[in-house]
This record gives sequence, structure tokens and C-alpha cells, in this order.
Amino acid sequence: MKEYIEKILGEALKRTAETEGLEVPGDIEIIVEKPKDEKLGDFSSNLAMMLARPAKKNPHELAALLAGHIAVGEGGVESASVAGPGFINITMSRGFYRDRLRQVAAQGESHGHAPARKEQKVLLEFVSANPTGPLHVGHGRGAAVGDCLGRLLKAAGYDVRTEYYVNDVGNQMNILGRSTLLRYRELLGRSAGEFPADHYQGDYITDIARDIQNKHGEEFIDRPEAEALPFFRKTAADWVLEGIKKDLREFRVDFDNWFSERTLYDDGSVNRALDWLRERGFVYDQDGAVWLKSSAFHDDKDRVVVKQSGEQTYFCSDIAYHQNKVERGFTRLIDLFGADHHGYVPRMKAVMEALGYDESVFHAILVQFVTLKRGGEKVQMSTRSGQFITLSEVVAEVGVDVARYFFLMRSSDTHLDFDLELAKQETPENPVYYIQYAHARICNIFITAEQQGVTWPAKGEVDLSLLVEDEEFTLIKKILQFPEVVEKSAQVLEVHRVPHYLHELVAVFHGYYKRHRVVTEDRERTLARLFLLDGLRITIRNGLSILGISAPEKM
RNA sequence: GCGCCUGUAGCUCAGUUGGAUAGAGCAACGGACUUCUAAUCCGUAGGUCGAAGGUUCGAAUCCUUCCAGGCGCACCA
Repeated sequence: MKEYIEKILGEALKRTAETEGLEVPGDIEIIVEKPKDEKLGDFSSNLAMMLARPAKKNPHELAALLAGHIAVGEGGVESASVAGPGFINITMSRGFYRDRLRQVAAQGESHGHAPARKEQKVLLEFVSANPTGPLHVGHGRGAAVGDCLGRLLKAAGYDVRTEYYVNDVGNQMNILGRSTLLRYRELLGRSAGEFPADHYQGDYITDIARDIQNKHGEEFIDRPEAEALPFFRKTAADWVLEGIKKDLREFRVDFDNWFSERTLYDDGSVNRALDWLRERGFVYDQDGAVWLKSSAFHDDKDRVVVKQSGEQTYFCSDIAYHQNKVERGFTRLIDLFGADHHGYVPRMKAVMEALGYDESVFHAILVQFVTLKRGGEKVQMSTRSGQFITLSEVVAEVGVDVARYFFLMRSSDTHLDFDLELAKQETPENPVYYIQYAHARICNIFITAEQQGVTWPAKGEVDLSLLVEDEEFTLIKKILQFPEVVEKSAQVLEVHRVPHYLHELVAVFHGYYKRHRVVTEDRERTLARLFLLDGLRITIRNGLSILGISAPEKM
């Protein structure tokens, strides 16, 4: 749409330059936007104001010149005018919009989807929570945003894969195993005093221990810890990871790949990455540890990759992991982090540079915290004490559609208030239903039409000239905006634009519905209006599908 | 102390990367169902865009300083 207008303006600019001897800077960018007020026109451009300075001309006069060279009457342009300080406003004809609406109907599911772009292979990594406990609400936001971003990027034509990095190595896995072992002993009456504060407190640990007890009885009760631990560690980790996978499935989040950190150690990738960096002098020994010279690449300081103990740090394997991503052919790496990990971003960028890649290959998205509320009251949570609301609890309480919508409706970089009471309500306050309701209403109109014996001719035979109401064209214009919203959201990696757009879109519809009846005696007009609603229904469906939210036919 | 994020209507938030008179939802108030779903619609009211400077034709948006809140600043992950 906008590209089309840009072309029209570009041609006008060329003609103006030729006939008026106007000097145009080579790098001038034609920006098309929507006027604040719909009455001013369908599109507007500040082109004249941008040109005013280099051309040393009055922006208003320049705008008039340019507007005069727009081919009115051709290509769907109905009028071009000048307003304000020098805006050029363009109005398109109704015929133009009717044709565009036909295109939407023809596109169906692909309306809003851009053709595949070949230039980039994107790897989107998100959640990647340690498999030491169930996912909580904060992970839920990351999961919803990441999953939606994946769907969005795919719709925008990018080649995207999603991945969950499983931190199945390291000390926290030992603590998980030990926590389970201690609970197991408690269950069998062998409590060894106070449960350690730095171990995992959650009830799920006891559940795992009970599971082991049921299957293995007292088999491990007298074994020394060193001997029993590997079994407990593995059993607990598998149990927790399976739970995470199940929770995510239920939340409609499917990863293309689950990447195990352990494999990077097993196949020597970690050591290989270290050697590679050492050869190039980006790694050095000091105080018995091995450091990455990250300060040479915009990080505040150097970072330890191998501890004095000889153990590699989490950061160390992450270097290998990101190298691995690039080696798999990905040209753009997007990582979603919880806001508490933002300090990690500069060092990851440093890693990319040290590895010889452009820093811009790596892109971090920070997802801010979620404050869970219940009727305005803050729900206190603390991971350490094991008192936290899990994602699956929230989903069980409010449903997948609502939970996803609440996570997606706000910009990722603002704190999110998630009020469970509000989310549960099935009335006005809940924006999810507002959108879904519109879809259900449209479906119901089609059922009514069918019941009244309305049959569809070939789509090309529906006479769209019977669409004459202003609101019908407002609706069409809004429908046609959808591809632009998808493209822009994908470009800036901001998913919240999609729910906002959908809300605006269906608001126009709800108003139209109230004032204009679709199914009437006038058979031809009924068909024209149904045609319009079909385009709208397609748009709502495609939009909700990007959000991973269902489009119910009945409510 | 240093860094990142945030500050816009009573509340929760948008604001098309510098554009035209700053918008929506909720809450408040007043209206609208004998016709396709009232989970809806229409109207009223609500603002020193945290503060002060600066940049220019033009600033909620960019720059500087300050204030407030959140989060970081490990040989944890």
C-alpha cells in the first residue's frame, strides 16, 4: 500500500524536477504516513518539507508544485492537495479500494504475509529457563513474546527457527539432584536436619522424590551420596524438563529445536571455541583462571571463562553455543532475555566480535518483569522460598488465549501488571474477548445469511459498487493496513503492535455492525457487505493466528 | 558510584522512529436492544507528556542535566 503511494510520489517528484529544474538530493527518502485526521486524505507525505531546505524554497509552494505533478485520475488517485505547513495529502478513489478488497479475498490466509525473503536465516532463542523447576509467570511472558515473534517473523517472510537452550550442565543440576535426594530421605524418615536454604524448596522436588520412592522403594537409602547423586540428578532434570515441555505445549509454544548445553561439552565445541580465541589472543590466563578479553569489545571488563577450579563458566559454553549457531548457517541471532540479565548483553556482543562476526548479527530483546496481581493486590513471589505462581497455574485459571494476550499486549520493555481477576472477567474490561467476539459475530452473520437462503455467486461477480458507506471504506482501509503492521512489527521486533492493531480494527467493525445491517432484503447489497466481512474475518483470523490465539466461531 | 529499562488522563497503557488539534481501554457520569450475539454501540468529562534547559519551520519523540521507580554491576546461571 504505502509502497504504491511512494511510487506515485516518486514519479511526481521526478516530473517536478524535470519541469521546474528542481535539484533533488540523491538520498531523499519518501515517507508516506497516514494523516492524523481521516478527512484530510488517505495518505500524506512531508516530502516538500524535507526538500524545502536543500531546494531553498518555501515548503508550502514546493508542496503545491509536487501535488500538481501527481497524476490525478490515474492509478486510483482521486485527489492530491496541500495542507498545513506543507503536507501533501492524497486521497484514493473508492474503486481503488474495492479492487484492493478483492485482492484480500483472493489472498485469504496469506493476507498480511509477505513473500519469503532469502537474505537472512534467523535463529530465535527464548525461554531457555534452567530445568531446575517449573516455569513461572515471568517465563510465560518470555514464552509468549518469543513464540509470537517467531510467528510474526515467519509471516513477514523471514526464515526463522526457534530454539530452547537447555542448561543441563553445571552446579545447579547438582543442587537439583541433591535437593531431590534429601527429600527422598525425608520421605523415608531419614531427615538430616534442616533442609538447606540454598537448595530448591519447591513442592515439586518432593513430588519427584515420591515418584522415585514409588518406583524404587528404599533402593537408594543407604547408598553414599556420591553414588546415588547421578541417578537423582538425571531423574529430577528429566522430570522437570518434561514438565516444562508440557507446560509450553499447552501454552501453544512449540520449539523447532531443544538444544542441550551438554552436547557442546561432549563434542568438544567448548574447548574448540576456547582454543580458537586463544590462538587469536582474545583469551588469557590470570590468577589461575582463564579470561576473555571482552573489554576490548565494548564490555566494561574482562570475563572469566574457566574458573580456578578448572570448571568452565556458563558464559564459556554460551560462547561455543553462539559460535555453533552461526556455524549452522544462521545470519541473525535473536536472544530473548529476562530484564535481570540485561548486564549479559554487552558481553555477548563482545563474544560475537571476538569470534569475528559483526556485532549486529546478535540482537538481544529484553523482556521486563511481570507483576502478578489479584484484584489490584500484588501477589508476592519468591523463587528461593519456592513460593511462586507457575505458568501452568495461570493458564489453568485464565485460559491460554487470555494469558497470551495479556503478555503480548504491552511493549516488552515496560513492566507488566497482570491482574488475574481482570483477566478472568468475561466482560468489557477484557480486550481479548472484544477481538474474538468480533470474529464470532461475523461468523454468525454468515450463518444467518445462509439460513435466509443467500448463496454465493463466483466471488468476481459480487458487485462491490454497492459498498457506499463511509464506514465501509474506513473498514477496508483498516484491513489493508494489516500487511504494513506485520512488516513494521517484524522489522522493529515489537509484537505488541499486532494486538493494538486488531483492537482498532474490530472497533471499527463493532460500530459498523451496530449501525448497518448486513443481511437484508436487498440481496445484491447483502452480498457486497458479506464480501467485505469476509475480508475482515480473514484479517482477524490471520492476526490472531500470529498471536497464537484462537478465533472462535461462536461465543 | 556506574550501566540498562521506565515515567503520557484517577488506573493500565498506545503514540506509525521529528509532523498537523497528544490517543485507546478500564473506572466516573448520561444514553441505546420487537431486526444478523448488549462479551456491543453512542455521548460527556478527564492532560504542565516526571522537571529544567537545548537542537529547528516543528519535540511526548533527538541532546544535556536533574528527580522518581524497577533491574543489574560474580571465578551463579
